[in-house]
Amino acid sequence: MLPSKNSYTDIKEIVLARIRDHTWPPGSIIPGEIELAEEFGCARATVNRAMRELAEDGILDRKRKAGTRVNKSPVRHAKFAIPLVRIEVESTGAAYRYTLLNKKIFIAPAWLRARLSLGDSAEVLHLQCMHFADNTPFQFEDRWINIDAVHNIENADFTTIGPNEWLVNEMPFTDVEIAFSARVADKKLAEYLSLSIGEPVFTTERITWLSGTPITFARFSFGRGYSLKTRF
Amino acid sequence: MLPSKNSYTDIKEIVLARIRDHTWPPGSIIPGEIELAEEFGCARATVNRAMRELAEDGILDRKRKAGTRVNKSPVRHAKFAIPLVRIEVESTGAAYRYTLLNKKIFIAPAWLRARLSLGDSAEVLHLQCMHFADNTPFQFEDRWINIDAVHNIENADFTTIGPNEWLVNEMPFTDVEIAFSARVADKKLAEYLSLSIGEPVFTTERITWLSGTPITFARFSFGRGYSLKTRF
DNA sequence: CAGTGGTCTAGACCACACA
DNA sequence: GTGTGGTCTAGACCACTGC
Repeated sequence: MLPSKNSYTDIKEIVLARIRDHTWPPGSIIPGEIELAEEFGCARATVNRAMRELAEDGILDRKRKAGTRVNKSPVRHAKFAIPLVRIEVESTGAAYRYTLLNKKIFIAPAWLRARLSLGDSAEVLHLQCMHFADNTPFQFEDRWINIDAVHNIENADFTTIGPNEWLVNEMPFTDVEIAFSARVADKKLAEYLSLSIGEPVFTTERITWLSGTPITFARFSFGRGYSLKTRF
Repeated sequence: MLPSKNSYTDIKEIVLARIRDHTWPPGSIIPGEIELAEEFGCARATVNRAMRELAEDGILDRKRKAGTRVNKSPVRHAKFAIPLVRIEVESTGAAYRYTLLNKKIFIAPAWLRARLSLGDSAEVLHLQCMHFADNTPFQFEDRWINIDAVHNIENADFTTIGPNEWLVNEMPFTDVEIAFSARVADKKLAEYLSLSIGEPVFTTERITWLSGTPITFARFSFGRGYSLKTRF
């Protein structure tokens, strides 16, 4: 039994070290919680927390009855903070400014109905707006909101507060899908973001649901040179 | 005391509901763990786990002595899986193929020294390689490895196994910085990825350290139409 | 069915940060 | 100092799942 290695962080370190030095090679099964608790001289709950967190990080794969294995494909998980645009801009020290460009109710186009699994006659509120940092274009927001799912939407005017910020405060959600990609600036986008046509644009798309009901689809196009960073 | 709401997931749901209906508005302090444990009729450890996970998700902000507050800026954290390219390609059902294009040792150029905090005469191994999915270009990898930090690097030949995969298996690391952006395809990149010059390219850059020592800088440029997705 | 991880409890001590 | 969250323990029961 190892002495005085009883914190869950210590156990994580030991386990990681054993994986790195191939004591427990990728794909291999590692001892059960009771056995490890005895070896480390701690309670099973402590081992459990260490192993659970390593599993969350994608290092281990745990299954009841089958035991705990070292993950073969070392999938790392990167965590990105997705803040409000306003917060993001203000955190750089720049002044934030918001402008509503368009606001209109439509019957959802086919591509959107497909994306959100909407019915044929579903109505959506389409919004386009700009977010500026010190008066330089920071982000263009293209948003569709499923009107049936957000019933007091008619009372929101979106002239002073962006749809993202409004929705975050008014509308709960349970599921989010995010996609990152690189797209080309078309004529409109180039105009809005002060780019040349054909320039690359970092784009994120987001769909949110409330327990199965689609709420909104949004595409965010960022100005020149934007990059999304994280560290862990 | 609420009856039969004693699992940590139940508690998370209740807390989220109270935040959504503004029982506990953003920025407000919420009751301590002992009080909540009494209210929910469960142990403090159970409340603790619920609150800890909500704090990890960025919903709550916890401080010893100061208590637990509802986070003002609703920063959501998106978790992205960063798998090996090979796994990523194979998971789509395509056949994976790898090619080494260049391999040469240099004195680190100034921009790289700045990025990795290297000394003036630091040597780096520069590698360029391609990853294919069913013989269509999937990813171009441009990598610099700090030779001093990876001492058995001379024995690796990288003709059959990519540097990413080799490093993951041989070299532990403690810190990673990842950045996503959209870049323009220059002549070489267009050639490698079968693109036109000027096309947008989804790019990720990664720097890894082992307890303060820089290991490697890598830039990954993805083929047309690639997008990184996550759901939570 | 049986073994493994998943969770909960009641109690305890500790560490940090605010007064 | 003192109150809050952070962690650990010893024990218990449950739930999933592979055999």
